[in-house]
Amino acid sequence: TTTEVSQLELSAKSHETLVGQGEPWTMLTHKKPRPEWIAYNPRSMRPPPLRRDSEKFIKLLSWNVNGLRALVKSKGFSAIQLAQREDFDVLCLQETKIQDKDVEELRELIEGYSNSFWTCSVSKLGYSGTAIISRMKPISISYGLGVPDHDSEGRLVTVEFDNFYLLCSYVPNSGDGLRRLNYRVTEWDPCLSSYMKELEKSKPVILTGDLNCAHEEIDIFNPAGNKRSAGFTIEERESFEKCYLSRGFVDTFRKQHPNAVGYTYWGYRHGGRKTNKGWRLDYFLVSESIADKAYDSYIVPDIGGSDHCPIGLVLKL
Amino acid sequence: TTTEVSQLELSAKSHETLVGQGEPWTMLTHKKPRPEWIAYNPRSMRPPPLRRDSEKFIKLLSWNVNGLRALVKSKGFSAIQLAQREDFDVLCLQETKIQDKDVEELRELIEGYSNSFWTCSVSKLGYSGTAIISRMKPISISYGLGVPDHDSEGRLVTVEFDNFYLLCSYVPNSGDGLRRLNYRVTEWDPCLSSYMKELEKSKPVILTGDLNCAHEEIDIFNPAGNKRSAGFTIEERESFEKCYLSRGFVDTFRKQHPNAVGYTYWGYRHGGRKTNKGWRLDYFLVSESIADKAYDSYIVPDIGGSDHCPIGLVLKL
DNA sequence: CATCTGATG
DNA sequence: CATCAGATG
Repeated sequence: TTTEVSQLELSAKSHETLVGQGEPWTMLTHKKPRPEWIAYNPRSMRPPPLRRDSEKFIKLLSWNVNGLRALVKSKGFSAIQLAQREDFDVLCLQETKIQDKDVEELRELIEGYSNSFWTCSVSKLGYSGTAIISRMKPISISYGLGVPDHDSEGRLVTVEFDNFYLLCSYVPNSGDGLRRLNYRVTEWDPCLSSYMKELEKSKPVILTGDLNCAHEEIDIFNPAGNKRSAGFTIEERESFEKCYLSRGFVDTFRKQHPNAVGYTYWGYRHGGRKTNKGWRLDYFLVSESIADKAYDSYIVPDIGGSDHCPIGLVLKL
Repeated sequence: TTTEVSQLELSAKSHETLVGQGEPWTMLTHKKPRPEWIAYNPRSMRPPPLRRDSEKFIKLLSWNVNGLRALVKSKGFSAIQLAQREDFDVLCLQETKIQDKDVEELRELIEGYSNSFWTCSVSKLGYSGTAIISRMKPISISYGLGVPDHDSEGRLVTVEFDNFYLLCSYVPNSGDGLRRLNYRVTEWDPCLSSYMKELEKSKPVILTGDLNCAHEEIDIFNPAGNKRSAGFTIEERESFEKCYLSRGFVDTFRKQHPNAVGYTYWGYRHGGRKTNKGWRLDYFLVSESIADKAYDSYIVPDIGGSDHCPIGLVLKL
């Protein structure tokens, strides 16, 4: 697979700087590290791969692509390469930033994944947008929260599979000046949480995506300096706990790696990827009832082309 | 000078396609060529260079740069290389698209040209904008036409030298749907023309810049197809004649080369530069009284980085 | 320091 | 098919 990795790296122009410069995400750069904290290194910290021919499992991938057009056009992104390398069953995308009119030309993004479900912002064009791209045909699909007030920005797609609901969400960013903090913690988080609890009555739920919150100090490079930054305010962190964790949804990465510093986002602004000054903003949150089926919750930090990297979850069924 | 040409070409990324592919501007691609028309080829159709040590002359250059920031930043434009190659005394720029606040950092664009005069659009930021950059200190400088209605878009700089006034102008484009055609032919052209005639009372006048009009059929690749395109409407062509030519200003390039097809603009939209599907939109118009001093009016088609190329005028004094 | 739109050419 | 701005992250 080394060859495939290289191809993927080379095809993502903005990732060029990483090639041949080591693996910055293995550096523990945290500003106030506790002694037990270690850097998350997917090369050494992932369990052995499962085998399609002998084990029943499902592989989910989630990625905030920060603009799917740019990824495909200028960065020569090949979803086929990503599929070959990661061999996922389902790919969840956030911040596609496409419009409804662009969906058709992107629907067949990856050969072999003929089931794709897209939702775009209609209120602000070229903003937000989520998608689920799947090998398997789902039992049902739904878009948004069912609350018109929260459904004009294309922030949620839900598909129902045999054993669980899968939600792909791009949680509203609180924005510069935290102007949308209130909306996010008083409206979006509670509403999504209720929706999940409602679905959970019939089946386990998996929420994935860019939840736009670094939960704890371990989840952000510079906690002290970001106490009033969107994504690390106390309001967002408490909302994250109250709405999701305390209502029985398990952060699979943190459960598997209680002491691992693993980021999924590095701001473009200060070249944070090279120095591993990042945030963990992307998650898989799963119903307690299937938390023990999470065989491997992982981060794929060596894929460029976005300010976020993909995350994965292998469910052993 | 061959080496310098290559350096310049290589430093302008968008020009890469031309390197090593011959010289498309020497192709006579005109859709309805007359038998006497020939392609303008600066390699064979320019008189021998004058020598600074034995002859008194002045060299003017004019270039619509289509965004000076982009030229300098992304395309690695080096004005020093341009100066070394062309050895001009004065450089006139149009469509700088900079703002007043950016002028200071660009003022010293070229070493040795310490006199620079900039005017920017204040009504629409990042739009239009002209500049004159000079070795010699002018006697006086003025900005605009002196008519507030026409002076908010940074379309004119005038400098006074010993023997002439030099005007650098970016004439308003008539726009899609010709929505600004009326303004351009009933307001701008007559007003600029009157201004020139007024100046001419005291000294000969030279107008250069992007005059946004292909005067005759010879000045555009596809005359038939552009009868209602901004820059080749009959209204603009008649206005060009009436306001400038019939009032005694001489198109120096056309005087020197009555039958040469030489373009100064090739739209990005259909890759017109590679196929020499262009327009002649950039001019030196000079008062009749100094028309015989125009030693060489030329086009510099092998300089990239903009949809226009520079033009030059050597005045033998 | 990126993405996007929309205006402009 | 380019430039730019401004919004957004």
